[in-house]
Formats: sequence, structure tokens, C-alpha cells
Amino acid sequence: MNDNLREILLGGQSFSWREENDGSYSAVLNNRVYRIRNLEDAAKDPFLYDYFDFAYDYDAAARAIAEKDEILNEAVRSTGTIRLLKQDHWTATISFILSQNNNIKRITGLYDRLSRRYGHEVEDGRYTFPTPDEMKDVTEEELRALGTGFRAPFILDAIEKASLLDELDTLSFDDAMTKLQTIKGIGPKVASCILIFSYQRREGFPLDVWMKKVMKEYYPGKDPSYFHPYEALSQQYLFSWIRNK
DNA sequence: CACCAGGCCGTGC
DNA sequence: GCACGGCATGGT
Repeated sequence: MNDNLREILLGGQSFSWREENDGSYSAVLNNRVYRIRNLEDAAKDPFLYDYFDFAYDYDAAARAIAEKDEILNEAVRSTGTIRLLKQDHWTATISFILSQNNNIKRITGLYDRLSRRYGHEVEDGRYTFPTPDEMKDVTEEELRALGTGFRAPFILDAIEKASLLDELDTLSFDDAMTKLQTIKGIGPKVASCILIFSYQRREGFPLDVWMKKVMKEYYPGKDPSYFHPYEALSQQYLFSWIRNK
């Protein structure tokens, strides 16, 4: 099965990656710039090997998902093999707080503005995403001036409670969901995205406006347990499928 | 002008 | 418990 790198990197699970003019992709991660053309490039680097979750057999999962029903079969065929990235906890948390009632293009723009304003430069024009410590003196006015809008107080609350993110790995999925939602601006959808795309919790099933349409139209009366044990991956295939259809 | 975007919060019932 | 309006901003 073909890996669809564009969908993996730019399709809404990460806002760190940029497509270059030569067709390669780049991101500032781990305090440096990474550039790749394909997944084989990523497999050669120890950090990216872990980030792209090479320990998991995504081809086998895609085959199993495609056999589940006709809709999933079409979603997998039309999308190519998808991966779930293992992103930094803090970066994912702020990214998905920014994502609420927003679109991918604007989320990416806000991500860049936060990086440029509060992160540090590692190459010409390339900035790290700021750490909680780098953002500790941020004010609501500054955040609003950057365009975060009503999400500004949510970001401030996340900065205060950032240490909580280190405690989630030891918790059950339900307890981690509950704990994440003690941060303002994090509800069930944002919490499940954070747990999937940063904590490798494959039982998450984010219901955004696109997925609510999919469930209503193609899976009436069913709930996420129907997709077990591939809730998160199935959701991601369906999300990509409906959005690109 | 309206309506939408990887939603959530506060209020009212 | 569920339904509803409001919310910043930029695009169509």
C-alpha cells in the first residue's frame, strides 16, 4: 500500500510540517530542522523512527480496517496508508486547543506565529514551537494580538497546568481524557486528538464536524466501539476520505 | 450579506 | 442530562 506522506503530515494531525517547493517536507522538531522526501528517509533517523511510529505495523492495520466494511475499504484505498504521529505532548496540546472551531490553514498560521514570537530560531527563519517555560510570561492581550481569539485564555490555562501532561502516560484512557479536560478549552474532541497524536492511544475516536457527518450518514446507530480495536486509525481514514471527497 | 472551520463554555431547563 | 447562543478570525 502506498504511504500518503502529504496526508500524514498536512492532513490535520500535526501542524508542524511544511511542504517545500522541491516536494520535500520539513519541520522543526527536537530543537532542529528535519527534512524528508519519504518515509524511508524518516526510518533512517532515530528520532524520526520513533516519531513516525515504525514499531507498529500500519500496513497490517490498514488491511484489517479495509476488510471491515465497504466504506472503510474505500477510505483506505483512496487515502493510502496513514500513520499516527508520536508528537510532543505540549505541542500537540496547544495545537489542538488552537484547532477548535478553526480550519487547518489558519491553525497552521497560528502555530507559526506562536513559534516566531515565543520560540527560538534554529535556522534562518525556522523556529521551535515554544515550551511552557518560554511562554510563562505570556499575556492574554499578546495572544489575542497574534490572532488566537477566544482561545487565548485557554492557552494561558494550559501553560499553568502544563505539568499535568507528564502524568497522563500512567493513566487509563478514560482517566487521561478526564484529566486533560480539566484544562479550559479542552473538551472530548480535543482531548482525544491529543491522546491519539501524542500518547499513542489508539482507542480515541475524535468527533469533529466532519466525523459527525460520517457517522450520521454512513454509520447510523453505531458508536466508536464498532471500529475496535482500530478506533483511532479508522477515524483518521474516514476523516481523510470525507474531507478529500 | 451569510455561513463555515478537526469545539467548548456558560446558561437555562 | 441535553439544547442553545456566543465566541475571534479569515476564507468562500
